[in-house]
Amino acid sequence: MRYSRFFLPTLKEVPAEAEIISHKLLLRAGMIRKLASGLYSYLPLGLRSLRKIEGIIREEMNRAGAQEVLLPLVQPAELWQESGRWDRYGKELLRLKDRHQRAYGLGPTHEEVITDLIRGEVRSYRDFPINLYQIQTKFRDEIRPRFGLMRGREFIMKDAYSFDVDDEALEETYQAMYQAYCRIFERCGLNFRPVEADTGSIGGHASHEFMVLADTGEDQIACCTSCDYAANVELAPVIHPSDHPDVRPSKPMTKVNTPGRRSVKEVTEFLGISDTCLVKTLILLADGRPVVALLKGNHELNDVKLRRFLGAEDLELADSDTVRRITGAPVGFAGPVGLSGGLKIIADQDLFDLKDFVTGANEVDAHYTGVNWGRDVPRPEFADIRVITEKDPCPRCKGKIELKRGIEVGHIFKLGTKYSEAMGATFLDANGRKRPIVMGCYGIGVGRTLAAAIEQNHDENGIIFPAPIAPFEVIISLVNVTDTVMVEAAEDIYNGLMAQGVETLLDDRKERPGVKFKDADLIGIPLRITVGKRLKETNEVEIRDRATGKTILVQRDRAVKRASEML
RNA sequence: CGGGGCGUAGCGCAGCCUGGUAGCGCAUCUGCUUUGGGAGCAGAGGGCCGGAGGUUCAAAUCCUCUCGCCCCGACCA
Repeated sequence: MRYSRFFLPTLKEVPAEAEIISHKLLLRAGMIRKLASGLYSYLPLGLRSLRKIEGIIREEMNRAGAQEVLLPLVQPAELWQESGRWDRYGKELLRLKDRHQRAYGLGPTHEEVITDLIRGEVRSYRDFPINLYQIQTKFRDEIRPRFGLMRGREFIMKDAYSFDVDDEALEETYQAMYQAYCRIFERCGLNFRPVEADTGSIGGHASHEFMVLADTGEDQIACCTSCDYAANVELAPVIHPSDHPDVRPSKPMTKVNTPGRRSVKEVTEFLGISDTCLVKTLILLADGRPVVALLKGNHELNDVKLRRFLGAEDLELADSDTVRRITGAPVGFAGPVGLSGGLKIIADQDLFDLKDFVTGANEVDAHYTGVNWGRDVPRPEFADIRVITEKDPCPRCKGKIELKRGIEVGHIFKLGTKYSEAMGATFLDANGRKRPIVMGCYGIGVGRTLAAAIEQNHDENGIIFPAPIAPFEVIISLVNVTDTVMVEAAEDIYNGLMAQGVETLLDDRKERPGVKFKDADLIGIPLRITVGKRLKETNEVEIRDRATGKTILVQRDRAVKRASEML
């Protein structure tokens, strides 16, 4: 490709809308442009990279025994009503009506469609396993799209769905996909980690996320430094020490005046106590019903754990009116003492051994000190409902836990029979008995993978593409387009590389060398061949490695060979 | 949806408080010079100051409403 004819609008300045590095560089490198919030156009350079990633995904999916299909984006509401998700999926599902007033959803995911397809075609246990995937534009009406390709509303996703006869067979498929995912992200040049994960609204009973490690990641993961345990913090269990300290009360319960002190920090500083002696009281709504969660002042509520414990679909912090109605006090002074008996109260397990603690008094500007279970407050239900910290031991080996941030580029689930049962997708087993198909599903965010790769591979000059996903493998910087000797040499090398199947961009623009070098660095092509003054002096050209900056000089005739070897 | 911020030339911004000729840098176009890390000089073009309403002799500037975008929270690839 000749740069002079290639649609590649690079930006010298950073667009104000971009916050994180991948978003800035995707815009500056002329790979994407925004149409509206969460909606992006892929320009030729960006699309080339996306196609590379898709190519890797296709190879690995096919190798793992999956077959490519392409399913409709527009999906009839009836299918979603069958699975029950028409009501439960929420506003991320964009709903629309056709001219006959029939309701549809714009596919955010395709469990319903694929299950419908399979139930119509498959009858016998002999037909399994089946594993189908597609690479397609999804639409999710995200509450808050952000960070460019990281969280768009319209985005390209690879989604695969597997169908097996039983859990054992699913386990085998699941492992094959797990391995395929590892290979895909390795081949994309990513530093990633598979972690145990929550199943969220997709449902099912086991799941792993593939996290690209990056400070800008939206997820937090807990990794053990000793064993290979790694999990999304949403899931990571906290091990409660099993020793039994003295929990007999040593202080009387006393009401103290705490004018205007609402937050943990304000109250503990005012009373001169540690935040580990304070019990904070959160009022939440679980599927609309109020519940109370109690935690140590230094701990954070893990809403996924609490939601699971309660078996609730939906969990949110209560609004201030609800808090006032339940506690009789404004936000900041809630406590378990004297709350009405009917209210569900769950305390974090770490509070089990706590004595003589401090809590809100359910009245303005007042807290209790010396509060004790049994004597002052009925013992509530205890459960692990907090977020793991780096002070907690590894739940598997008791080793040290490190918290890291990650970008979720892939997510695999064992769905089990959730969809097949709801939608009547069954087969006849060897004994002629009707059984529900056992399913799995497996997603990769293609655009997000590209963004994640840039988050991990860049410097102050721009992107440093891992070669397998680079939009071009080589860029030839022709320093002076008016010098016929240089032009001829550059053309020769260009034709030579193209003949070898090396994807090459020939920078034949009438620009000064500095501009060409800056653009070459910005768009991150792994190898740059500079055809310039050395050609005139010693008949040499330079080959420069974008990642290391290392430059070698080679004779003009050997440039094609050397460059091919270096890729 | 709640909280915060921003809409002025293709991009980055100033001007707004204190109303009175719409400005700067980059980019674009023309000419000359330059040609190994985002050139120099000279000239040119480009704006319903997000939109609607209001106040005023006069609005980018003040007021009201609205739309869009970005950031923080709940969602997820």
